Amino acid sequence: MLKYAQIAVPVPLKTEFTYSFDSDAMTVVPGIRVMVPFGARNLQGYVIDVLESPPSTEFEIKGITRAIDKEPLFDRKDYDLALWMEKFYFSSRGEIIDTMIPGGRKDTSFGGLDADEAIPRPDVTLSDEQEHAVRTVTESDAKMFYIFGVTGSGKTEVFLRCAEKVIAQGGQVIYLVPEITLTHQLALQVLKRFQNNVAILHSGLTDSQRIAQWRRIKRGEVNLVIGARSAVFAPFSNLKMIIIDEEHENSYKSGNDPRYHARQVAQKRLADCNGKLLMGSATPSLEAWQLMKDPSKMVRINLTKRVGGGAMPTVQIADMTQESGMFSQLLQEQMLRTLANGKQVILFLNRRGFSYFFHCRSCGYELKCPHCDVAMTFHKRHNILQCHYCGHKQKPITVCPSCGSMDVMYSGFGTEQVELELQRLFPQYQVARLDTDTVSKDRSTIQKTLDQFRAGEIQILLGTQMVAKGLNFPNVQLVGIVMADSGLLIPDFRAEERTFDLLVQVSGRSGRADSNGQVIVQTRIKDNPAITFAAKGEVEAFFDQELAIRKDTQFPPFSRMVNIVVRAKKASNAKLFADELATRLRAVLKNTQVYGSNECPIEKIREYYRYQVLLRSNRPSDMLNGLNKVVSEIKVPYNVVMEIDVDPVDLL
DNA sequence: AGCACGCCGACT
DNA sequence: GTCGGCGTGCTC
Repeated sequence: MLKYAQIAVPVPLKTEFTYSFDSDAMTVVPGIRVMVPFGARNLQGYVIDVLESPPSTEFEIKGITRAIDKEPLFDRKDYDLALWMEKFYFSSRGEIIDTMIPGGRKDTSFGGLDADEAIPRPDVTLSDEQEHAVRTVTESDAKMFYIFGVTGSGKTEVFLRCAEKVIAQGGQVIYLVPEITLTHQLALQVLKRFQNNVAILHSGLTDSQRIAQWRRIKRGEVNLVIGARSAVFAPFSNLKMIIIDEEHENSYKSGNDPRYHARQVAQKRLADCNGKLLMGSATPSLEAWQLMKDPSKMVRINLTKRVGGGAMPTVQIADMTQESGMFSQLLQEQMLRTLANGKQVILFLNRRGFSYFFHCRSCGYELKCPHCDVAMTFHKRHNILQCHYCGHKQKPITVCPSCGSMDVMYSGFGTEQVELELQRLFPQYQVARLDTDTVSKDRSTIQKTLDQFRAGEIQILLGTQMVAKGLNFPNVQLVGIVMADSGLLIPDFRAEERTFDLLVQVSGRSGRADSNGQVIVQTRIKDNPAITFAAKGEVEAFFDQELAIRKDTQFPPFSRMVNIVVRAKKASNAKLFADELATRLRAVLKNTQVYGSNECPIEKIREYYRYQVLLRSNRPSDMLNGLNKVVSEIKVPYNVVMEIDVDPVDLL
C-alpha cells in the first residue's frame, strides 16, 4: 500500500518533507533513518511520522529510496527535545537530529591525553569528604549538585559512586567529560568497573561502532554512558542522573550549528524525567558559581584535600616588562635548579608555530591571510606561512610585498620558537613539544612523548592546551607559564575567567607527589586579577570579585546574551542586512539591549565579511521570544548567512 | 547547506 | 566561439 512519511532532513530549514513509500516493499516507522532524494542530491533523513494520506498536494511527492534501520533510533521524547532545541537555539530539527544521532556529523574531536587524574581507584576507601559528598548527592531531594574541589581531590571517585547508587536503584546515568579527557585508560578503568553495563562513546569509534553503542543504550542493555558533549543525547528511557565533569569547559558548548550547550540540554532532559544534575570542577563557571550561592537552586559540596597527599604548589610571578627575551631570569634559574636536581619541568604557551606577525618597518605593511582578517603564522620546520583560521598556506616572504623594502621583521613567538630557545639554553636536557603541529600527524606520538616524559627520557615538556589538563607526573616540580597574558588581550568579557581557569589548571600539574611544587607565571600585566588571584591560589575570592564585576556591568550570569553574526562575500551585503536586522530588533525587543551592527572582531574569515548584532537582557524570555518573532518575519537575502548564537562562550 | 541554472568576462 | 565565475532560487 502507498503510504507517506514526514521526514526531517539535515538542512537549515525548519520544515519536514513528505515522501511516499510502498508499505509492502519496505518497512518505514517513526525513528528510523531513510535515504531520500532531495533536490539534486541524496540525503539521509529521519522519519518523524507515518501517514495514510498526504497532508498536501501542493508539491510533487518523491519516494523514499530505502530504509536504513530496522529498529527506531529515536522516539517521540527525543523528537520533542529536538523541537525544544530548534526554538531555543534557532536551529533546524533536521540538523539537530543529525547531531543527536551518531553517524551524522563528524565529531571533530581527537582524544588522546593520558588523564591519570580521572582514573578511579576502585578499592580505596573514601575520605570523609568524599563519603559525605556521595551521601549528600544520593540522599538529598535537591536536583542540582556541585562538587567544588581542588585538582586531585577525588571528584571522579565521587561521581562513579553516585552513578553506582543511582544504577542500583534502577536508574540510568550519563557521565559527560570534556573531549580530551576521555582516554583509553579511563575507558579501560570504567569498563573494568561497570563491565557490560556501560557504553563508552569514545572519539576513536567509527560511525557504525557508534550506532552499535547507541542501539545498546536504546535497548536498555546498559545503564551508564560515558562520552563528550553529544553523549548528553544518549537515548535512555529511565534517565535519573547526568554528571558533568569539569563543568567550566568550553567544549560543552557546540561551536557549530545547533550551537547547544550540553549543560542546558542536560537540564532540559532532567526536568522532564525528574533526574539529578551533578557537576564538578576546581574552577566552576561563573554561571555555576552564582547558582551555588543559593542552596535551594544548587547544593555545593566542597572537596578541600588532595587524596594522594601533596600540597598545592607555590606560585611566583615574573614581570616581563622588566625582562628581555622569552624567559625571565627567575624562570631560567629555577629551571636550571629543578633540572639539576633531577626533576622535570612543564612549560605552557597557548600559541603554536614559530612567529606570528610579519611587519614592514618601511611602510607599516602587515601580512594577513588573503582569505581572512588574521595574521599568518610562520612555521619554521615546514618553512611555511599558515593561516590558523582557514588553513591557507603560502611561502614565507623576506621582502615587503607592498613597498619592496627588505627592512621587515617577524615577531611574536609560539611554541616552535620556544622549543628552539630551550634547546639552545639547555643543551644537556631533552625537550619535547606537544601541540597540534607535533601531534596531528599520528595520534600515537602523544602517548609516546608522554611515556618518554614519564620514564624521564625527556626532562622538559613544552606544550599548548594539551599539557594543561589531566597530566599527573610525580616528578614534575616546576611549571612555567611562558606568557599568561595571551588570553587576556582578546576583547571578551570572559577573558579573565578563562585565563584564571587555565592558570589554576596548569598550576595543578606541579608537585603532584610532594610538597615542593613550584609555578612561575610570566606576564606583562602582573596586576591583573586573573593573575594575582591565581598566583595566591585564592579561587573563591577570584570568583566572588569577578561575579561582583559581572553584576555591576550586567554581564552574564546577571544577563543573557545572544550573538548574531551576519556574513557575506560582499561586505556591503552583510552590513546592509545586519543594520536592517538591528533596526528591526530595536523596534520589537522589550527589555533588551541591542548593540550594533558592528564589524566582528575578526572582520573576515574564509572570504566572508562578518558583522554582528549583540543582544543582552535580564529578561531572557522577552529577548528570545522577540528574537524568534523577528527571525521568522525577516527575509534573509540569499547572499548572506545569519548565525545565531544563544549564550555564546565567545564573541569573536 | 548544497546544487543547478543562468547570465557575463577572458581564454584554448 | 566556449569554460567558468558567482548571483539567485529551491529543496517534499
